[in-house]
Amino acid sequence: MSTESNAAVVFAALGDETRLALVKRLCDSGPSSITELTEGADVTRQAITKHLHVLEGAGLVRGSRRGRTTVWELRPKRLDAAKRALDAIGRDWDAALDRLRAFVEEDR
Amino acid sequence: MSTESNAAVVFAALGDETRLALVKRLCDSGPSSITELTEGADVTRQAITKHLHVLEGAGLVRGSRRGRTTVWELRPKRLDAAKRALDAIGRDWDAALDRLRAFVEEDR
DNA sequence: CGAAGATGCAACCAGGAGGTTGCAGTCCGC
DNA sequence: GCGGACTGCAACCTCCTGGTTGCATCTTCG
Repeated sequence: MSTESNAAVVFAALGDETRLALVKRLCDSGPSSITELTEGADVTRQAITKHLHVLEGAGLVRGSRRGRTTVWELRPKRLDAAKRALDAIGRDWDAALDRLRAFVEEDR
Repeated sequence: MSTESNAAVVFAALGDETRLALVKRLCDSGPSSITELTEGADVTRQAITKHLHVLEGAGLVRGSRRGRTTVWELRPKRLDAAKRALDAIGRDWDAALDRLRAFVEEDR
């Protein structure tokens, strides 16, 4: 709960090809083990593990041990919060664009 | 045009407190010079310059020399493209959540 | 129990990111 | 023309990040 609420942390977590691919993979395939997630990736299992921990630090995924495997899955609430943060920024940008547009209109 | 279209690059560019603050600042204050953007920040002008270049590399801002100052501003088209990319990911997540929800419903 | 499967942990490494400092270059205004 | 204002460039430094390797740990199953 420390850094999870920070937008920059979420963006930073998504700002990596491998992690973005992991998120997409978890979207498509649902909860998966590390070895499953490693298959197809061009990096080591350990690298995948580290990336998962980064995503976990941003609150985007969560891993839970089940037997001898650890199953990783997306976190709905966190994902939604992140999406709303993105939308908020999008709205800010839109507002800025509107202001710029109005400024240009008025200027000519 | 090389790396600009990449979503990870955009996220990475936004995944830094200082740069996020710069974007917000450019939203609020509109086009600004480097010295203006440096005021209030707790880092050097050079650091700000570097961050601006990173944002520029992601296609989010653009700087143009005007007299002895360089004015930096947001790039509408790029901003919109980035927003659409974010929305797309949001939709993917929503779809995943729906699937998960359906799975849970069906499971009980 | 014993071996194979699936992870976790720790040490280590190269490279890049974020920051600073110093100095050169370009413009504006007096 | 000159000094000050505003940047650009480049060298450096430190720390974090992405990756790897080797080994220990814990489960499952025959």
